Amino acid sequence: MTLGFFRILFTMDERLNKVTELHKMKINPYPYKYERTHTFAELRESFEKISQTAEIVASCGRILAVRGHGKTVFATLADESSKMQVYLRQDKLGDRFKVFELFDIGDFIGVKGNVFKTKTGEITILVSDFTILAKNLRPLPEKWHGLKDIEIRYRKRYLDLIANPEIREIFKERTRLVGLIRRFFDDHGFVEMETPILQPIYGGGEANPFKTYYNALERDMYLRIADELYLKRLIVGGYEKVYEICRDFRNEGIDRFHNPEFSMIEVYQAYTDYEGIMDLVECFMEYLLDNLSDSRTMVFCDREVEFKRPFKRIKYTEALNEKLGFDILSAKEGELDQSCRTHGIDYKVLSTGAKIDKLFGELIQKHIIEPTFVIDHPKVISPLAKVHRKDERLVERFEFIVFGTELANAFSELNDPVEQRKRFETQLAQKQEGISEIDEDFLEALEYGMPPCGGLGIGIDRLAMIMLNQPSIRDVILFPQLKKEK
RNA sequence: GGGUCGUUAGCUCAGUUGGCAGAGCACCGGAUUUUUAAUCCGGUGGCCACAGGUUCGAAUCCUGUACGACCCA
Repeated sequence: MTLGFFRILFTMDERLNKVTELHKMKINPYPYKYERTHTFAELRESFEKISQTAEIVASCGRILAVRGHGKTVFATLADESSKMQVYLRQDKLGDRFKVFELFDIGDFIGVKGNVFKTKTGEITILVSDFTILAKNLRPLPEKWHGLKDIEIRYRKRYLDLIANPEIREIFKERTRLVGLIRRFFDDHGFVEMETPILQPIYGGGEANPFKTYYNALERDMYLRIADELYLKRLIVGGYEKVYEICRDFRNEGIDRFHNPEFSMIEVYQAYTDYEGIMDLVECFMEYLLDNLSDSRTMVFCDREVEFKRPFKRIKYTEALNEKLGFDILSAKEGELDQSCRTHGIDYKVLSTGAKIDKLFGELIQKHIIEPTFVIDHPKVISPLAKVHRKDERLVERFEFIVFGTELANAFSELNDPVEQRKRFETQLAQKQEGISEIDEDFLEALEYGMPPCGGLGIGIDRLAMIMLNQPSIRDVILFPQLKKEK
């Protein structure tokens, strides 16, 4: 980092000198606003009309390239919408022409002039007036190869966005996706709610929390790992269809599929069960594909799948039993340990449930490519789900899996407060992740009565990864967490 | 946590068997009135990620550390 320091200082020195020159000429290098008549995209769209009426346009953007020819200059500008060539002539601008020498690649400028086509056919602004809008002091990444260093791209995302405009599109697509998600649930009669991010007791998932301290209340607080327990309180309160698009925080490792802060949508609907939620997820996926894609197929990491209702359903325990050759529900601890050993899973620190889920991930989930509902999980790994109506060792739960990745998780929600207390106690006794103390207020809410309810959680970052065909979660999160530099 | 790979100029990258540190773009100076990766002439810029070691001599070989990527856990 210190290597190029003096080089940068030299460039900055040159440019700071230009700032001084501008000040001497009574030109503010950082003025307050610019009245734009057209974006560059608008100029392209309405070129015929504008060039016929000889209208003077005012546009602005960042200088990306400068091609000087003595008494003329061509420059390429970029705004958010597009690029545009501008053409400056000394015979048109007179003394002001030399002011452009104080401008550099990376500066924001405003230009006024007529729009015309050069002899090579490029739409160009013939500049009659120009002004600095913000002076750049540091050299931009290289114009042709862009910025490739993935570490700089993540650490200094603004440079990535400047140098690689296609990256800007990915994040706009992500925003469009989130908008569609919101619209889908709004259109289906759900109400968007906001529940606490800072929680005195965390819960609703299996994860370690980030802990903080609230001075005024003199107590520890946690950043939420899920908002399940709060949205269920709203169902108790009488809402029947609610959702929240939420940022959750899990104090765990970072990899291709995990960022410690991530986005979820959680959805709760009264008077339905997990079958009803499966229907909802099928509709939801079709809606997204119909609005984001040309077909109901999806390509991710060179594999293509088709989304066709009804999605495939496989039973969690049946699939796992078949692979393992024994019944996990009646298996002895030793059998599970042996299987973990066989498949390279470090089982020593894991609870029974965690062992089962690791085995499932390794033997089943990662091989599921087609859109699939894995249903009816063991009770031991699902403390918030209702017991299966036909088998008390199971719960009514599904995970929606595509390309080996869990996109959604849903239950017939447990609403029996006595049963829920037992599950929490078991969870605590087994020292499972996701609970440090029993949330008495939540249990009290259930004691007032929560109607039958289906609940759903969808990982928005992973959904974005898959829908936008990006190989890493960092490619759909603007500022992913990285270790400290140095 | 383990394994593999990477880190050389602001950016993108070369660097042969261990023998003076290179190119393109950017930057600086000059020329240039339709260029568009403009062109032409000249120039500045590097503690080769960091710390040790081997060697007459290390960007290059060895060990460790940091950061990153991928794979595994």
